[in-house]
Amino acid sequence: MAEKRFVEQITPRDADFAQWYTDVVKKAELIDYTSVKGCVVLRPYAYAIWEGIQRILDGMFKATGHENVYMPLLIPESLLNKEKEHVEGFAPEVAWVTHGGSERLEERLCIRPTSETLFCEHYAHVISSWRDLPKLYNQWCSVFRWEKSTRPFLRSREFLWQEGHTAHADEAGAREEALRMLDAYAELAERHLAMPVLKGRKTDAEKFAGAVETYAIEAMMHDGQALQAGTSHYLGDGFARAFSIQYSDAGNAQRHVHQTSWGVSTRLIGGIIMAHGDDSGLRLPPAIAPVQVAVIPISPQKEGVAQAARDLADRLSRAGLRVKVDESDQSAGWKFAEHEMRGVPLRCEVGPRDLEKGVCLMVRRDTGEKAEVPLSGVEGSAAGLLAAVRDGLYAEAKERLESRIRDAFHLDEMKAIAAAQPGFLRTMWCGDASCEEAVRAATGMKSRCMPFDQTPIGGRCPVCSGKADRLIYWGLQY
RNA sequence: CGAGGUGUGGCUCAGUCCGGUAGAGUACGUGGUUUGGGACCAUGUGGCCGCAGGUUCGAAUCCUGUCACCUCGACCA
Repeated sequence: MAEKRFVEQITPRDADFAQWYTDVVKKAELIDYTSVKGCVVLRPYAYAIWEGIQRILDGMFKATGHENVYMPLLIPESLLNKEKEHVEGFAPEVAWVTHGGSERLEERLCIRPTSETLFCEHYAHVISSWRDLPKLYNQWCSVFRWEKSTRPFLRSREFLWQEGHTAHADEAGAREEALRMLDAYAELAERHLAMPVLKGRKTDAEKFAGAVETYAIEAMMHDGQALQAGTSHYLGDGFARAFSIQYSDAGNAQRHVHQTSWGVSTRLIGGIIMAHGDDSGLRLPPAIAPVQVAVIPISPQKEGVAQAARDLADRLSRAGLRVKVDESDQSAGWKFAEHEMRGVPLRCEVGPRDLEKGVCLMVRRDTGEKAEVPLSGVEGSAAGLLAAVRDGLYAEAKERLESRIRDAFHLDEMKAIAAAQPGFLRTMWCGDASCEEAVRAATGMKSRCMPFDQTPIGGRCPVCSGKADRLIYWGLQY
């Protein structure tokens, strides 16, 4: 394995994780701050990563029969107020439009914090028969929440996301949909983003405002803190009753629909940074890397080198890879560091020595491993190495996730472990909200999820010592 | 939102205590030599000192407010 170097402008990750994160976000040219708190510029490189995520997810949505739509930005207060739990959950963080020009509005309008109410109003208009169901809609948009403390990608006031909203004839159909989309998110995270996740159900305290069930995927960052990377909700028929979304079934009886909603946001980019990044900067999973292979001509002024690099890049492009030839007049070493900082998964060096031998030098971003590969089969070699980078990133993250899951049986033990090294704590739980709150008060950890794999570890509730029939994960969260 | 810290060319910072011509490194432009892990020589450009008020003959420096970022808490995707 090659010697690891770190970029001096980046704070070492283990010295100060928060500062390291900020350094990477800025040096890799992902964002720029603006004069409005919590509103950042997504620069071309960050937006390209988001486009990569969109491309994958949108394909999954279309493959499962979903259609894209667009809802308005503004929601009248009366509409937001229709579902009681929902409005109570979001009211503290909505921004209001109160004036049109200089005139005060009769009714103030909120900037969408999420669009359940808009979808519901529309569904009430367009659903009348069982033949209209299911309705499987998604929208790509931004939403706005007046957050108090903000961090790029992890918690901003305005952020980009997708929100799926579906209406089904019955509970079974809706519940199945909520779990199907959770699985889609898990596949995105694990396979494409190389980010292993825990899948499970949220407690009542952590549920989405207005949901019957909230499911989530939870990822583990490099500092041991948890990141909720995606959520999917079974909404029951509560919204349908509040908004009168009814249809006639095959026997001509009036029924309310059952609904779901689900979303992932640009927070995923924060997750990618914190799950995979190292002291040299980003390490991007190949599936969403804007540039998968950086081709670097060595001694480009020497006969044939520059042209060979261009030809090589052409061949890789034609093979379907995203390739960039760096023909800038920087030194080779500078280019190496630059592309490492930006997380390019594979570097391809082409110099006079290589050309004599009919090879090029491939260097993996995840391990730094170098391999000479023959130019004749370079397309296959590059594709294979990219797959290896994805697998390498995944294995590393998986190992960390698993090593950071610890079992505990008493509150004191939870406190001690949480203070020593953050991670996921796995315990049994009686199901009582007061015990959940006691854990938070004592350790700072919130419940993350009750995993679908409920193989019990035994014991009683770590707080009240009562009978505990379920397994639950706890963790510090972003 | 509470406590603490930091804002000075694009970036990292010195100068602030004790008011008196805005500095360094790096980056950037130009010419040249270089290029297998952040090259070198020469010569240039670039600063409303975060922003807004105030004190003063005079403010980067003192006072007030405000905004942004960092840390620790409280609240949340």
